[in-house]
Amino acid sequence: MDKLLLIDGNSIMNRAFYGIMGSKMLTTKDGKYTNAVYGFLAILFNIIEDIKPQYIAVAFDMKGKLKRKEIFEEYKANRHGMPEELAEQMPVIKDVLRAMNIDIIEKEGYEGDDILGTLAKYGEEQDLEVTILSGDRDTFQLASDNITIRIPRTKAGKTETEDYNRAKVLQEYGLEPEQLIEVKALQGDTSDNIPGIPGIGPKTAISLIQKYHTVKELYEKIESGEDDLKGKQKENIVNNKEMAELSRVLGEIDTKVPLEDTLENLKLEEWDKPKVLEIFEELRFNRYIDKFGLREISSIKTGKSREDLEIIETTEIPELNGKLYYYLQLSENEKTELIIKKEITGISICSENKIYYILKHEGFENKLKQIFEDEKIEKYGYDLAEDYILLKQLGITMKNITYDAKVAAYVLNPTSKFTIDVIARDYLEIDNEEYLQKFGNTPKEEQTSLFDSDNTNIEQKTIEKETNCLYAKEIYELAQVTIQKLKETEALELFNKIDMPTVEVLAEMQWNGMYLDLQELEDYGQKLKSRLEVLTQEIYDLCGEEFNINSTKQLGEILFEKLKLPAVKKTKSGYSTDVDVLEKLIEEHPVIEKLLEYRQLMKLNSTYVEGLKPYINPQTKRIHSFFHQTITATGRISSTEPNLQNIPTRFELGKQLRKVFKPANGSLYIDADYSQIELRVLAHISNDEHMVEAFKNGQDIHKQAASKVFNTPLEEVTKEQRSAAKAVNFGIVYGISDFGLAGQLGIGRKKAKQYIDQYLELYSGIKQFMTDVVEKAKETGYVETLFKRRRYIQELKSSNYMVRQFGQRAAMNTPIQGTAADIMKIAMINVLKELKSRNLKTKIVLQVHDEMMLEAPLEEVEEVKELLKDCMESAITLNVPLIAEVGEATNWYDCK
DNA sequence: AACGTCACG
DNA sequence: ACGTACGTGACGTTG
Repeated sequence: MDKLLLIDGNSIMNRAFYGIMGSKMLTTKDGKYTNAVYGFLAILFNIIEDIKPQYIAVAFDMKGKLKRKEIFEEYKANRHGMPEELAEQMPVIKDVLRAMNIDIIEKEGYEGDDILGTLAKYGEEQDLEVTILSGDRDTFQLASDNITIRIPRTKAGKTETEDYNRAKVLQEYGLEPEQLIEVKALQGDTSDNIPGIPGIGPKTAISLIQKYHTVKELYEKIESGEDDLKGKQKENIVNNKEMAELSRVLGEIDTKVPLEDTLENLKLEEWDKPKVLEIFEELRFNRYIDKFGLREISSIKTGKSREDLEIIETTEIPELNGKLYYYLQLSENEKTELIIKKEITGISICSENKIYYILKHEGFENKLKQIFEDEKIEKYGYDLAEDYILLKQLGITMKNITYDAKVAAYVLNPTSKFTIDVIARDYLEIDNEEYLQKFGNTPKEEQTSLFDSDNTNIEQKTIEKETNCLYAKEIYELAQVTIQKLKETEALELFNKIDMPTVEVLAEMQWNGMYLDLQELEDYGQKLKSRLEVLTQEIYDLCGEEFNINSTKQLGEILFEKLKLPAVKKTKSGYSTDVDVLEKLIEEHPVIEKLLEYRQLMKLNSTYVEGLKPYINPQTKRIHSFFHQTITATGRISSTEPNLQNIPTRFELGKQLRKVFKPANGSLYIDADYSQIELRVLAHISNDEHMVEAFKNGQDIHKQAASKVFNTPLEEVTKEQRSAAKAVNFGIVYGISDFGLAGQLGIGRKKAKQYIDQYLELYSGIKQFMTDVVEKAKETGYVETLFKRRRYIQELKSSNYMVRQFGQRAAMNTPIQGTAADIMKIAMINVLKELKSRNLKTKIVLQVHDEMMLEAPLEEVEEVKELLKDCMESAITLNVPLIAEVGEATNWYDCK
């Protein structure tokens, strides 16, 4: 028996769109979303393979007035259009389907369901076995012995499918498929705005139809008095007869849509392969290009496939002509004293269009030293901060760091990803995976030591060689392409003067590390642990049972079910038990304050005592965190393994931890932080007269804001007013919203809005800046810092209100946070430059966004303090003063 | 792997 | 009717 496959285009696109959302937001290179198209095709290929139909069609809803609307104006009135990110993919999937010669069927006035229904019945008449693929359970009414509805079903993250034919519907609902129309007539459908009968939900509707078979019969029985209904329910049913009848019409799928299509049209045909390929390439669906062997056409047509590299295996460094384009070959090494647990096992060098591959050999390190320490040779590579450390571990100090492909790609678009494969795809339009497939097909997961024969070993080595050489070649190519792009976006100076010099600063910081007194850390941890034991017992006693206090689920059950405390806030998966909630409950039960203390101590012990210990290098007794330069959307630095940028300071107990961070013997910490840098930046870029004036006069900026917002003379501003105004200032920097401010201050939303309006009224320059920046961002798609660092904000185009709002706040915040970050980078670069040129021994050890810490030998302290303050304050000249406050101490805690 | 929570600027 | 302040990273629990 031949088979007909019918697909509900809109419903499957919708599913695909939300299905592949968070995990990987696929986009083309100009930022268009492709996730729904990708997912739709995955589902399509799957079901074709499974069912092997001879005939196929995809139905779509069509814009324009629906027939159902003529009957009932309110039909689907509650639907808002699909999100823009999905809507823009609809024409794309249709193009793909056309190229595959799959029939697309749309009919004005009808919905996809009606088309599916009509074709399904038609197919059944033609003796076909029909499968309908839809995400919508409403289509179950179409099921019969020959018509099966297949719906996707997400189960534990995996998508499975379920088939509903007549038997299955009967089993599940105890009703014939057609009777589901009757059920819907009674129950209605909120998502389509079908009214139904008030007070009747799915359960009642099904049991009524099981008893009375149809709506018509139900009312006949009521009229003839043969029903056994009573009370409010009967009243509702009797009073809403018209509604039920209307709903029945609305809910029934029309199986008599006038369609011209014949079976012949629906026949599964050959694809227009070049066309499909063209679209897949545009969408970067390499997986599918591979899967259907479109590759050959691909290479011939586009010429984008890479020629085989000509690799020269040697032990000699080639002629470099002042520029080293290189990629290091690395292997894991678990030696505990290493700061990065890898070693260099070779190097690939691209020079004059040839690739040289040099494996480690006698005298290798000396050769590395010669080229990397040579000031006259410009270094071009990928992730030079890592290379810097790896070379340091061999006693080599890299000089003349000129170009880092990772950093270049970050400057071009900070919200992208920066593996070398992704960068090559984005800027060279080359698929590395495809190229490397030629040299062997052993994806890493499939390798097992059992099969580690000589053959696979040779293959492994070939792949390693080809990969490393490919990367060296691509670094050369990327340098040309990305530098050109940087010029085009006016960001080359930012790259050359700020971000590239920062590479060395951050690598130095990682190399230098922060010393910790392990004994003091242990003592501190011991105090926490013994107090935690007491608290744990007290909490068990107060709750009357033992449970896992760290489990929000268990804690929520104890607090809000067992102890019946009022639940103020919910999360996706249950009760919220965060600090805000607990603080509101503090009067309600004595266990709450114990919990708050427990939480605090638990955090300190697990993250900061136990968490830090493993990172202390046994050789240096220091922590050598990574400082990443290509993570944040705004240009800030981030720190990991461990994060040294979030060591406690707000509460005294946590702050004590800072005492264990100490400079080496005979040194002091010199620590400086910018005062109000973000507000100063805001004053500068908005050029608001009042704020500029306040900073110029050295006024207390929050106090001034309070005086304005509360219309109070400066001298009479109270502490409370000042702190409220401070929150408003913060809000301004974050991209103000009344809701957010209200939440922060614990006041009403109207009040918050009043504060904001008053503030923006008086600081009119800031108001102007906020509107301008958002407007310009909407127009151009990006915002930029004073130094032309760009962030693209796609969210502004979203059809989702919340997403759009977020985009606006990000547009307001990024120039402020980002400019401050740029300034800090400049300051750090200048500090390092000064330290070097004056031959000082002082080391830079930490940066925390607006704070910088140096470790200075006693004899250099005075000079370094001045140097640091100068470098920070003169990093750039704004139209307000830039102030850095400097402190010194024998541990981090005392640097206040 | 995702979520809730909490540490920082 | 909806439901959030901006930018990060780490830990413990749970599915």
